[in-house]
Amino acid sequence: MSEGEQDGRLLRGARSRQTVVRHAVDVASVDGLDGLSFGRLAADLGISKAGIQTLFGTKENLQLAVGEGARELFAEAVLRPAANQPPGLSRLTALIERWLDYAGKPLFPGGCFWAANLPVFDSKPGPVRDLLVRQQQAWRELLAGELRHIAEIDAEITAFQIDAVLTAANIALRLGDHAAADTARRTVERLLPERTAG
Amino acid sequence: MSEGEQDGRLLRGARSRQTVVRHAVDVASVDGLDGLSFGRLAADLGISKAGIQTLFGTKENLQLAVGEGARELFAEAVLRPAANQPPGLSRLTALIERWLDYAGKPLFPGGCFWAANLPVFDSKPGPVRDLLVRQQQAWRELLAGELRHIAEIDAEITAFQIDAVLTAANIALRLGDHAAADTARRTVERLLPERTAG
DNA sequence: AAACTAAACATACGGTCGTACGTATTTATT
DNA sequence: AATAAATACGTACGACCGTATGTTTAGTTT
Repeated sequence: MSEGEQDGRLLRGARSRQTVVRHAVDVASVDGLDGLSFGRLAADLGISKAGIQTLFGTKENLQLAVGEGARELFAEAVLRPAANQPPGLSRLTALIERWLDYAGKPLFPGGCFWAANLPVFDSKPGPVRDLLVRQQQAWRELLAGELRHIAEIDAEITAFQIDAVLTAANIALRLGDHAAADTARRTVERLLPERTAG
Repeated sequence: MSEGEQDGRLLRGARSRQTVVRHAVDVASVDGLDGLSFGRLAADLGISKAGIQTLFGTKENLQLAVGEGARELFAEAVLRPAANQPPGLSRLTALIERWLDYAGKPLFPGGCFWAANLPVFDSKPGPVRDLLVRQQQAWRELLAGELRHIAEIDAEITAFQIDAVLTAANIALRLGDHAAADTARRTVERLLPERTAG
């Protein structure tokens, strides 16, 4: 096989895996990574249960692949658009706005993927929990990194607080509180220094 | 039957129900209300699966009884001790301290019962979700009620913020961040007016 | 052309689940 | 003493679960 080409069998498998993962992320955002099952996914997608098992092997591997898929979708929807902004307050504001969009509009029908699954796995040691924790820490560290560009602020504590407010807003949105996004915005504004012109 | 007496059959059932619920609350704080099952509880307690089914009927009824049991334990551990304090900042501080104790020490081995279950049921309409939502709203309204005794504060927004921080601290504690309680305390202090003497 | 690999499927196994039904057993009512 | 009610248990049923095994098909390598 020459350098730039691909193995068609692996390509086919990767495509199938992606199809399954994309749907499984939606399922897991509502029913949790626990609620996933080979049979359910197979029925939803009209393929065989054994075929899905071939692609992922074990349920834990499926959960890990779904977590990874959610990570990529999250990065695409929240991180990448904000990366255009200059570091500091601008990028931070963009991250928060994109995050509220992400939680509100049903990119995932069950709301924030991490908020739905971390509380379930925080007491269950294993690679799935590790993946969720890594994602959570990376997100908070990203917030803290932007906050360090802003003077007069304790970056770690403020990052903790912003993350807490966003997570609470996600649940409030799930419960039908349409004003939750605005409440979160006003709450976050109080945590940051007065908005400077420009 | 005279007035003050009880039906011994109902008494016996109530005792059995309480035994099952007390253990089921622990299970549900770790594995969620979804993770409950008649068989699992029966094996844990050394009684028959059918006996538990007799006491609760359906799984949903079991979940509702467990939610109600958790509500009582929560009230006993957090609300009642704080009720001794005078309304306002004192009682609010007491509530927060008791809550942090409640989340840290394993009253429930899985941490805060509501934080573990609300994110799972927020997308599943039904009486279980309704119970969890009612508890959540009552807790936030309780915080807001105390905050209204404090001048210069938007009670609703601050209650939202305090609840958000406590919930985030609960998860951080579950993930091994032993400093989370202190972080939460410092965060909450910044939300309140300067501490006055006495 | 032959050997090999990955994907997809059909089938089967033991296990747990929620629920239903029949039957003692204990307690209360009549 | 006879009837009724609530608890407790044993058993059974269909459904789904995760996993294992063997087979067929598509694509690659030698």
